[in-house]
Amino acid sequence: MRHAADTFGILLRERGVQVTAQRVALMRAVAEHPHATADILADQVRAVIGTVSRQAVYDSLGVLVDRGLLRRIQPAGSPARYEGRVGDNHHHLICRECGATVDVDCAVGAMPCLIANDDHGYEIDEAEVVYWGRCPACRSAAHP
Amino acid sequence: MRHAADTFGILLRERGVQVTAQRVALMRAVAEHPHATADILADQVRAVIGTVSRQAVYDSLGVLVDRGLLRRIQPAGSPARYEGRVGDNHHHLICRECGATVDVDCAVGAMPCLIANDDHGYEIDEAEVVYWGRCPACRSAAHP
DNA sequence: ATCAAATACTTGACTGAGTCCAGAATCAAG
DNA sequence: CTTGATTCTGGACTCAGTCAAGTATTTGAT
Repeated sequence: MRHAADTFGILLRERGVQVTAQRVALMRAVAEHPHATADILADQVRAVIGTVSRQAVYDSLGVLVDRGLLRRIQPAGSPARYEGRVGDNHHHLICRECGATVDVDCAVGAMPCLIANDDHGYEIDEAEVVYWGRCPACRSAAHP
Repeated sequence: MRHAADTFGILLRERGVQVTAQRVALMRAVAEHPHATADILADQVRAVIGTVSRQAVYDSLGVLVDRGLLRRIQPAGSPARYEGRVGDNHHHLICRECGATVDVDCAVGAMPCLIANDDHGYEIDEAEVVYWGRCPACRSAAHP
């Protein structure tokens, strides 16, 4: 997967983010494990480049999110999760039991995809939608 | 406010929740401070009945949420907040800068008020919507 | 009204997720 | 290859919340 690694390097440079082994490995880890937590990603990165501090992982995730290369989602009752699919304002469908998360396309796509019927004077820039339910696995496990 | 206190007692009993001074005080605190955090509520309760352990606050909030007397909301980057308005699946509008939270009526009203266009086999029971933006105060503070 | 059983509360230690800090290492331009 | 900026490391720390064991309160049956 040499090619993919290069691609990430270019992506980073484009956004003015310094290119380091950790960051490239992180980008790759996110691409391979969408909706993973910082811990899981740290493990993935360690599997590839040996050792990374937790701090470096948080720092890099922070930078990458800031520069719009990653998106952070923070569902209730779960640590933050990260995904590489940015810029299309899609939503998420999360299993109440096991936390399994899948993407759901937004019919609108553009950034506040829903209009509040009373904005209370706020300047709204995003409508975040989370669908809660039970995934197929948990449903069948529930009534055997 | 003797009357309100009685009302809360009756409410609790109706839902099969044991009536204690702490719980009544908690219900009242939530009614008076919608969208408050557990800490703020604990302080409110202490101001009324002297002393409460943090644990009691968390326990009671948990029970009250379970029995449908309160609703817990967990916005990204903030501790959990509680409100007494339950059963109508309204949404929230939160200030990115100061966290100020206001209720927004759900345009549709019914419980999963938005239908995902692909449910991935999930059994969806709720569509949670959070509008993110800047409140009037933070807007005017930003460009003086 | 009383008493036992069920339920709730207190205290204090503990966990998980994330942040802060200061010094060491690494990077990208000149 | 040097330099100044950026990033990484390790360790201490914070914040929000949970666990566990013992004590107190509420409740429902007498």
